[in-house]
Amino acid sequence: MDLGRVSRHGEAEWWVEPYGAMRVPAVLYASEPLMREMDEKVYEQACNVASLPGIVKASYAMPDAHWGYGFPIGGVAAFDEEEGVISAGGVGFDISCGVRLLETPLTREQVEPLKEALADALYHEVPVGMGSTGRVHLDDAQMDAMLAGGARWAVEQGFGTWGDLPRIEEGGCMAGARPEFVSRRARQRQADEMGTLGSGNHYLEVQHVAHVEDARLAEAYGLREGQVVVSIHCGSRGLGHQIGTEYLREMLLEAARQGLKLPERELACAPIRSEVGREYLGAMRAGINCALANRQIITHLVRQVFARVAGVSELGLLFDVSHNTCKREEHEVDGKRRGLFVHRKGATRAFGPGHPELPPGLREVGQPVLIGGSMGTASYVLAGTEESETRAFSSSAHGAGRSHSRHDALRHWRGRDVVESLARRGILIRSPSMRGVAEEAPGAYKDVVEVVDAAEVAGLSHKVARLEPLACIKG
DNA sequence: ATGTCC
Repeated sequence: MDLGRVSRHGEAEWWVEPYGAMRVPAVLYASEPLMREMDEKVYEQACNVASLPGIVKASYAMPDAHWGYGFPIGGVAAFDEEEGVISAGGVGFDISCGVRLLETPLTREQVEPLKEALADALYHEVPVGMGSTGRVHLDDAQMDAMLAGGARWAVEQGFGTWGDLPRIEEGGCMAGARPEFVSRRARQRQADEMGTLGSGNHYLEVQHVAHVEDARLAEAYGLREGQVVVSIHCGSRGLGHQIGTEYLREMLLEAARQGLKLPERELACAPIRSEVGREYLGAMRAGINCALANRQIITHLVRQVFARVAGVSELGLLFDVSHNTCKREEHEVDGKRRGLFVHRKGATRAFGPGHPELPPGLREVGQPVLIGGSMGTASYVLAGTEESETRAFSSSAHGAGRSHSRHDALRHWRGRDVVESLARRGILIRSPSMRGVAEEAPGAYKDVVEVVDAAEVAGLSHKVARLEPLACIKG
């Protein structure tokens, strides 16, 4: 990106003052090297978002931002609940794609001899890859219950424990879901896909805590150096995608009816108070519950594998964050509390200490912010801080962020080579798709350390621990 | 992200 187009407002904060149709500034959080590398498309898309009706304060991009559909991935935008809009492209197609972190009582030394067996068993038990189906099959009534209940429904069905629920955003159940606005086709696509990982950047990874960055917070989170943890990254599979596709079309029609001027059709949106807006909100919330239930079922499968292979089943849930959402939240804007609909697309909510929505045990210290690295590289646990509330409506980065397109990655890397080079470093990869592995080559992503450092310097969240991979099940 | 174009 040409830094001549932005003005610097801090070590890791860059502004585009409103011009043309922009109603508010665009604010990009990144270090100077990340800014130089960042796609010009992020600049354009963040500015486009800034022109949408009812946007409040600014259109934001996180340090891992890259080119997305309409909104950048790594984009945050909040809209006034009376005059604002909601956008399917602003949430993303994989509704509530997210990450959860499970903590085992095992050390790296204990797991090393079991690594192959764990990788094989996880790969066998957790369905992965495009179009994969699982052992859970839902009829229409069960689908309604799942879409309304989320992870709470999954626990009722015997997946995981009641103690998991407070460690999930929304207590594991997104309120206001309206299953009746989820189409027959979306339901059909999901009927056999519960408890499956999917493909693309989704993964299930066995990791160890390589370094504690903040001893007090690590202790509060139950993390210690050498400990083995498990990360689960997946979303709402076919259902979320179908909801996104259908409502995008509806929003194009609605925007035309309302006479909204869109910078491009990918920014299709509808007034939050319109019928289409309310229906999407209900369907999207049902999509959130689908993703929460999905991660809850996979958690159960992971615990079963660990019980069988390693003799331990007490894998506590640190936290579950969603990356692709639009949520009604109250934030202070110019000294006033306002109800806002906050779109986070490839961005993590990062509530600081004292936030009433955090459960006991986390409320005192701030919310865990889980940042998944690329395959074979580090992941990070960070924490929301008091400062986070003053940055992008309490948001942070969500991952390393792509630096090369999938197409580009296929020309640069071969899946088999990637698997072999990681194996030489002791990192096991299990995947049905060598093409997928090539697309996900570590080199196709930004350096997660740079992203996390930028998040810290920008005041988005605070580093707690670095995780390094041992084995990765890749979709 | 996605039954990788109903």
